[in-house]
Amino acid sequence: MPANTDQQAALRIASGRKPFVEPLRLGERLKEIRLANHWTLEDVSQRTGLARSTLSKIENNQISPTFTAVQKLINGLGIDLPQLLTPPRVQARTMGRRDLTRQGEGQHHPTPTYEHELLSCELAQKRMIPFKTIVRARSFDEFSEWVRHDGEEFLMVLTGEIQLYTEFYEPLQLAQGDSIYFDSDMGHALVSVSEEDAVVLSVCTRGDAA
Amino acid sequence: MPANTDQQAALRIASGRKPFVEPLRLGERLKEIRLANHWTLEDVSQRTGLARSTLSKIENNQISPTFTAVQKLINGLGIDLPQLLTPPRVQARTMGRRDLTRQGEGQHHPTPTYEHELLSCELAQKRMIPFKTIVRARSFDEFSEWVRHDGEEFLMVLTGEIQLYTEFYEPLQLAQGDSIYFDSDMGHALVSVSEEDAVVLSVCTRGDAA
DNA sequence: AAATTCTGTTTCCAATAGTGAATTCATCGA
DNA sequence: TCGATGAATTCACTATTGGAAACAGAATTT
Repeated sequence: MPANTDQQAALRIASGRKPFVEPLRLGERLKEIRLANHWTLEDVSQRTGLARSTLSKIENNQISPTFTAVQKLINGLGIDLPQLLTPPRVQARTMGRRDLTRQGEGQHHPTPTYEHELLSCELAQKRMIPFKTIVRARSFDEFSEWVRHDGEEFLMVLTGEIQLYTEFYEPLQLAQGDSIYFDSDMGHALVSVSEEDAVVLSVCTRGDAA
Repeated sequence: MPANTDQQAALRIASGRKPFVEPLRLGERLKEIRLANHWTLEDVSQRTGLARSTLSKIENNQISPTFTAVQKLINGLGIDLPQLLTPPRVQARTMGRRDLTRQGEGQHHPTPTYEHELLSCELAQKRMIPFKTIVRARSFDEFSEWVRHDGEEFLMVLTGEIQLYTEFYEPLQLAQGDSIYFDSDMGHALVSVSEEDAVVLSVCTRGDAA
């Protein structure tokens, strides 16, 4: 057995991949998706720009679509490629977890500048971290350094008005209902500028392995 | 058009996907991988069973490989498809991006049951998709099927009161300020139960390559 | 029931992907 | 400078895909 075959096998095993070419279930999968959405071949044709006939042939594994065709498919149907390759059903990630947090019932973490209330903290393995924050700080000086953490953050002002200081931009005034999305490894800090303490809702991405 | 198709479309738009077929950077990517492993076209040919000439043309974007060809490729090279599609390593971290959305200034996507307002849609590559939704539906019957999409979702009621139907649980009543986190591939649907249409803020994880 | 419409399949042909051989390109070494 | 040698590209040809139109079956309408 040639050396590179060994390596090939090693790589395959390492990547947890099946040793031979799959029978290309792509057709079945496409049909499944199509039917699940109550689409006709004509509908899909409209969306993707591929001819009805072509789609029929793909579904019946009579042709192997060109990669551009596959692209049109995933674009037009608004699905992701992994989704298209996912073995028909069965995959069943669907654990159907959920975690309810009633108003004010989160986990409170007071600090001099902020008062955080962690939401949905029953759930351990989640990809986002939502929390409500009462912004106590009234001046940027109250922060000894930038707040900074890996990932991205989304934030909406629920009540009051705040000033958002960021490392690379001019301060930004945000009123109730305004929202912002930013890379949270860029230094940032919030300050209330309204009469009362402002309240904001934040959601951070979890700093998992990229 | 079924309700869940709308949301699917909304998510597609939100995820910053370009509306047309990309110029297929697959060639560059393949070459990159090949060179990184010090493989010659002949080597890759051995491993994949594709002709040298074919590989050359793929690398130079002169042809769009058949899907079977792509399969041979990922099998022979022991790589994953997402890996092959990943844009050639550009995403340097800490870019300090940000995207402000003023109250009501998001991208509106009305549907019979929901009226979505996509927030922060200037930013293309982000890991979360935030949007505000006015819940029009008054009865569960208005949904032709479950709304369902990969990933996880966090949701907080901003105004009004809603009932959250989920595939595996009893319906749940959520008042202003209440929030919930759940696996969004579990079927779900929202219904207003207050006088006015309820408004909720949602954040979905991006269904990226698993 | 006949006609019409809608959906999926099949047929045929033009366009294009895949292949082996020939050609060009690049790097050595004498 | 001039072959060698190995690698990538191009060429000529075959096989396959993709699309328009014809076809067949089912569902609706008249």
